[in-house]
Amino acid sequence: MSGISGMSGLAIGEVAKQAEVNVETLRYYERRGILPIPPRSGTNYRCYPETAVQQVHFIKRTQGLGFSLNEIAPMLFLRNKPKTSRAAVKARAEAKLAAIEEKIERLTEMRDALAQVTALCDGKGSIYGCPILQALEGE
Amino acid sequence: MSGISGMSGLAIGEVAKQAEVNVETLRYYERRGILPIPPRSGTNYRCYPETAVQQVHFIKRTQGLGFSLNEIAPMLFLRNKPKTSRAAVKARAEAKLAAIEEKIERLTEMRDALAQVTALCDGKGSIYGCPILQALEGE
DNA sequence: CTTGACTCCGCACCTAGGTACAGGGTGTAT
DNA sequence: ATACACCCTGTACCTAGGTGCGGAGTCAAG
Repeated sequence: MSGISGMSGLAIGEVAKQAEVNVETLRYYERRGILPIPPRSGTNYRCYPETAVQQVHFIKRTQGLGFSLNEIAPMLFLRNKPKTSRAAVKARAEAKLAAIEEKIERLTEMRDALAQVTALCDGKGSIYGCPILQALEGE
Repeated sequence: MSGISGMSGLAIGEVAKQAEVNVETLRYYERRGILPIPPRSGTNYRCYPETAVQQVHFIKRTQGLGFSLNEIAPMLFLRNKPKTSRAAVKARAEAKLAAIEEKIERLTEMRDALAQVTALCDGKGSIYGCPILQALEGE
């Protein structure tokens, strides 16, 4: 059985399996306040509602879009506050989008600088006078 | 005075100031094997050669190109091995270049996915039925 | 009734790159 | 001679996102 004796709901292992995460990860999310605290059985087992699996999927997918757990926590919280507007959600998404674009830009700069340095060297000869190392050493 | 009593060379604070890093960072680099171990004065003070400042600059600049300290250590080591070829240096730089490009690509994918999700929402109305959240919840 | 799988809690550990003390010794200027 | 800045060591702490372990309790099947 996947349930918990004398109680409806999913055991932590079951949630972990369905959501494809480690059991420890679920407990970690709970500590971090990312997952709502589930009720407990008479023997103190966590008793998750079916929706928990969806929530973990939400977290993982949102993480996959570059959000940190600290950013995800308030988004989950938002979901349960009926007064929240869609504009608030959209604003967060757009802010993150901008952050990702900035990250891309910084990496692109890095790439260009590194490509420039790499192009200096024909790959022949000893390390003395290697133009790559000289470029890294110089001002 | 910036020197160390009765000995030539720079004190750690002087190196830190010139290289614009924290004193602790220099000791940390030493522990990590990133900086060569400097000789000590009679009173056990580290006595850096002038080149130390250049080396820290090298580290910082290389870090700025996306290399981790673990990647930088062997590059510094390489510099002192005359038999090393420029090809070896160039190969490392090119491998890193490829890694950076892959990172950019992954971020670009993330950006596109997030942009797509964000575009679903006109930012009007309550959070119920918010298309962004739905997209994150759904399969 | 025992065995094996599952759960609980708390704490330690991991990578990466440092930062911050505490408690001592040293160097120099006044 | 005394104050103040600097140096030493060792250890703990920080962010981020977890993983792993030990000892104890629980559950279901045989």
